[in-house]
Amino acid sequence: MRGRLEVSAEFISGPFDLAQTIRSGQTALPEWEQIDGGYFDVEEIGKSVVKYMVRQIGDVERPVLSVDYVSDIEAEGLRSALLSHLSKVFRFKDDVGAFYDLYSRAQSDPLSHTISELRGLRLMQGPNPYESLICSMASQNNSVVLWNRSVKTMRELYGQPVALPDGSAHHLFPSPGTIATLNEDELDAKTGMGYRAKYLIAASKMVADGDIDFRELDRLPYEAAKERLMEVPGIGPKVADCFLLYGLGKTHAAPVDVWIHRLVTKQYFGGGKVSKKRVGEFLRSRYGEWAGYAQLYLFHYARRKWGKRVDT
DNA sequence: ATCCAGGACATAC
DNA sequence: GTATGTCATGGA
Repeated sequence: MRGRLEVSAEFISGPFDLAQTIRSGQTALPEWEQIDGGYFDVEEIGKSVVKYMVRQIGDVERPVLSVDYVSDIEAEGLRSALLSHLSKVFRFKDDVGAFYDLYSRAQSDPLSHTISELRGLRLMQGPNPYESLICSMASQNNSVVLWNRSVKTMRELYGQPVALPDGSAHHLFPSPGTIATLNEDELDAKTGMGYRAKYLIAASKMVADGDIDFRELDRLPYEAAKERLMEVPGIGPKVADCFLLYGLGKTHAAPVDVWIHRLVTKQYFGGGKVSKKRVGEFLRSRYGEWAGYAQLYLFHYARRKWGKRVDT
């Protein structure tokens, strides 16, 4: 089954920059593959496996997305299911314009400088919470390039293979039960996960056994969900926040990594000593429901200004 | 070769 | 509560 659908500007709240968004290294899922001007992903949507290729044909201010898709089976209602899938993954309903209105005008707010440079950058939400958890854990003390590669290798080695009608072959993300049975040394040797391999296996066991329940975490308030996540070996405050933000879409979460810590210390606290914990609390209280967006913008601004580019 | 990468953990104080 | 060393791997 093949088709094309167009997501009109009316359906997307505020500016949208597809390329910048997909290539921004958010820890919900590895970066999508790029083919001639578009990006594609393969996911289980309902009962079918769907490969969908997304292109931006409108500009950043009036975004229009063109989506070509192929699915393995003829499924009723696939178009609407795909549309709601895209709406979740790209967070079409986030009123980014309102975020800009709130923080782009006051020059005194460091956020204003980031918005003019990163306009159209948006949060994504991973379609598969387990995958998002693995990605967040794999990113600790690792580079974007390396954790992306390791997770993709993990998918290709251990994920269920699927063949699409367009002749292409792909792998779904592996199940928790599959990863739970792996040997640490093997997982490390084959994916380069390093010491994180044992954490990934232990967490996968917890997911498979129901000791980590994504639906329950989603229901819990932010603080309680974060505390529970941090009981899992290998999950500290930063990874927990990454998962809550990019995996569950809790936009109050503001992951504090080395870049955010540096930038906030410098721009908001005049260079004085501030703990990472306080930086997180500061961002949440200052930006509230926009804390996740503030973090995303500050992070990319900091890396462009002081560090390596992630968009080259 | 040494340092770093979207940190977590144990241990020390 | 904060400070320090350690943890695998690959890239610069």
